[in-house]
Amino acid sequence: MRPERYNAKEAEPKWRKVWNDRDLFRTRNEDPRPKYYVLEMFPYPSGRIHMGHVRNYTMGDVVARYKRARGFNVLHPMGWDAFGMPAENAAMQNKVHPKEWTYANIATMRGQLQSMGLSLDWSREIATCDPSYYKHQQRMFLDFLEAGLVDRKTAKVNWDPVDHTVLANEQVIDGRGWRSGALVEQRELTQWFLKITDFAEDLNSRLDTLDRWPEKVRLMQRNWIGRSEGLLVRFALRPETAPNGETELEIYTTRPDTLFGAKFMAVAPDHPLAKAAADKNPELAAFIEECKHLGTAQEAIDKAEKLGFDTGIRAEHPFDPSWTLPVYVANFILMEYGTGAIFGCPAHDQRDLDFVNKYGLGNTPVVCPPDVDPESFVITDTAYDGDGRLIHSRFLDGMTIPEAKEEVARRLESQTRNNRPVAERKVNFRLRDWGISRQRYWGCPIPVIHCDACGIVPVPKNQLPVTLPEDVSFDVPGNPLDRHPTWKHVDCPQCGGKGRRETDTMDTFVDSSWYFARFTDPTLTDRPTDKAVVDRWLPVDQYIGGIEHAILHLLYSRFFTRAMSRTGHAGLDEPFDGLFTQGMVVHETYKDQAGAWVLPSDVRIESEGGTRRAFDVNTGAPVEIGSIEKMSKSKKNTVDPDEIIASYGADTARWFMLSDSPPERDVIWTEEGVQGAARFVQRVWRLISELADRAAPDGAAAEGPLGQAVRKAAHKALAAVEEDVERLRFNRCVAHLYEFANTLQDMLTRAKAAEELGLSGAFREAARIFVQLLAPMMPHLAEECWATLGETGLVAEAAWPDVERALLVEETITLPVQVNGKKRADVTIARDADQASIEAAVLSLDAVQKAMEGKSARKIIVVPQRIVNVVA
RNA sequence: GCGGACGUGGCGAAACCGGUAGACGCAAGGGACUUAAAAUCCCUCGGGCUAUGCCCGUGCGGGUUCGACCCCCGCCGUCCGCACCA
Repeated sequence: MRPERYNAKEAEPKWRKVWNDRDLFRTRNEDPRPKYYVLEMFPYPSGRIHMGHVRNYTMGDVVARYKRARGFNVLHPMGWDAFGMPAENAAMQNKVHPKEWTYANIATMRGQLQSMGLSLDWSREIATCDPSYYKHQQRMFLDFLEAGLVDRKTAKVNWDPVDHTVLANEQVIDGRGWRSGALVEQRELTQWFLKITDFAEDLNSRLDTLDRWPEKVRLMQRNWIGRSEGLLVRFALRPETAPNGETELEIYTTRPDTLFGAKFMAVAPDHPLAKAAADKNPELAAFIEECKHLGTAQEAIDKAEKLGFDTGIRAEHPFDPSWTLPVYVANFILMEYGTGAIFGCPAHDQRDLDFVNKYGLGNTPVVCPPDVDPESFVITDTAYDGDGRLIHSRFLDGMTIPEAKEEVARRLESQTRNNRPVAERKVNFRLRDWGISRQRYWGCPIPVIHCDACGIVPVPKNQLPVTLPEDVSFDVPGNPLDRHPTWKHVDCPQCGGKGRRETDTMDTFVDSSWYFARFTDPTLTDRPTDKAVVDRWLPVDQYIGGIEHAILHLLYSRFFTRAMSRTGHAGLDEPFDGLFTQGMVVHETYKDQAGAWVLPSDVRIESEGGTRRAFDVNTGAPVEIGSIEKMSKSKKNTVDPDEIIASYGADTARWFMLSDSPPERDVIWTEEGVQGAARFVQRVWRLISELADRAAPDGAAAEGPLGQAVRKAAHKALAAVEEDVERLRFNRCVAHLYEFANTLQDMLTRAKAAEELGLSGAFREAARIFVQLLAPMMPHLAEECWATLGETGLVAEAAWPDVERALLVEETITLPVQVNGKKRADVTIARDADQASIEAAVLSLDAVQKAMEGKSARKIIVVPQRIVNVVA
């Protein structure tokens, strides 16, 4: 006997076991069908999954199941981004080893993901903290080192003087360490870098080819890379003003055309020239010290204020040695960008203008906007950075900006000083090399050894992996690897003398920069990847994840793929063909009378006549309903996926995550919404049960107008869902299925009323299509329905139905009729009616005649299959 | 400051390439069934009016067009990203 209600609690585990027993989602590399690689960003094993995961992984699963039904060999793997600071924090707080903590979390979260019914190939599961994974990462690091893609140089880090540890940017709050509260210092440390800047040009230009990426993400990457074309210019210094006999100052400019508007030079506080001048000038030294201070602690206050200090050094204008420019140290010049030095043209750069107005250096406009009189054009407090022609610029006068840039470059390139050209053209990037050194335990060890005699020696590849020691403690601050009694002491592989292991570990972004490649053949033991296999599976056809990874993760992965290709581990540049960034899951917030946040599960909502009031379920006290915000533990506006799945089932959770909002936008989690989804589950069950009871066996004729209508509805829904899944518009898929269910129900009612049982063949076909459309979104329910309909096999294995296009074409169509642009009537007419017969039909309508008020039609516009507009 | 996105009923939204604005869901109201409730089913649901019809309505003000949520110009507001990038 079939139960009245669908019981998700029983059905869901049952079907998961069937899928599992049949090994349905295991992907074989040798499968000859066309490949489709769908990947969701793998999670950090923080402890439990959250609703954001549910949304992300549901979307990916819909695509995976759909593509599988369409005959693709689908790769849909899952793994764990398992290294990182939270494990060390947990170790400090709870005295639990990071490894133990991480693997326990993985076990919990794997179980949670499995309860969602995701069609994942779990045989390919990887965890980045496993030596079987990071071994290969170390190997690639060494390959990159050999290929010249690794650099070692100094970089500034945030140093916590109390905890004796390096802090990540997010651990610095208002200039203080998040744990110790101590004022953070800037320290220079020698660090490992991956030379991403070697690929800057390519990473930038190839963005244009990523046409299945959101424009927004491409723009963010373009801004991050920050390509600019400019000129390096060496300014001669007046010998009598140079502190240590320096002869020139090299600057970078993108506006060489404004050279005749120059009023000053400026260098960064940490520029060598600034340091040299400061040695002889205590006041300047104090100013530089102040700048460093301002940079961190008081940034908010002094953000806008441009400060400078005249070094007394004088530079000569490259086109006029008698024209000297004062050299300032300025707080808004960055040593990291360009050469750390500029010439200031205040009339055409707002920062420079603010600066000269403060120090009384004046300005001369050299670019005059079109339609403005050059004689009367003056700049006071708004710089002009628009188009125009050159003025007050000697031989440049009258030129356009590009012409002037070219002229200046041409002249200075051919001018020489000390046998070197005074200027050279330079493409500059904001992008800097990727510093991967982290002074932490829970990360991938950098496989090098420091030897006093030999310097830096790579660990021989046959000795990999360099594994993390397990006997470490976190009761004192600092890096446990550094203070481990034995781990770091090794013999130098080269000379056999005493050596020390590198105690820095890699940035966890390295781990996630190639996991998508490892998934293609994760059991390989002797090398990271099989190039042929990687090249067959990559690029990922559809990558889905959060917008928060728009820049770093995606850019690093694009770089890493190039580096892997250069070292023979892959043969392509772009790892992700299609990218989709999904929105967040947000929820109302609740506060009790004392102002403390209250969990949604502790809140009962009562609504009466449109007003909603909230109460604490335990105390009955009123609770204030606050704004809708991103789910976060701190605001307690979270909903636990486990609880939702336990009370409603995974399908309901999945369905709700797909409905309502477009996937790229935020979705509001509401109790009412989930209940709506749960109601639909039961409605589907009743509808399919009834259809199963009444539908004739397969192949029965679909006769009569109602039967035809049922078939049309089914194929219309099929075509619509197909189109929208392809474009990841899941909310519309949901709407189509609701609509289809409504139509089927309505037609069933009509069939029952007319006792038209002869059309049951059409209903059977429609029911089957309905279940297949449902299957990617609510896979368990669909399986149960499939079995109920008496279908053999699993819907998860069934081939996607073909749309019968002929059914989508109506013989007659109803067109809206407008008179002077306002809708006045409808006309039903043969689909292929010609212009003349449409016009005649339209003009014969009473409503049209009335609206025309006795005037004659001047023009009748017929948009085929769309609309008719009569212009009277 | 720079760059970008968005603005449609009580709410989430839909509307194809410029062609019937509000599909679908939620909430709400009314009714049926029930001793009652839940569940289910049926109806209403942008606003207004002199209601079988007409007028207004997609943030605001203009424009182009036979026709504008959609294109153009100018505002207002919200959100996001980057932030002294020479």
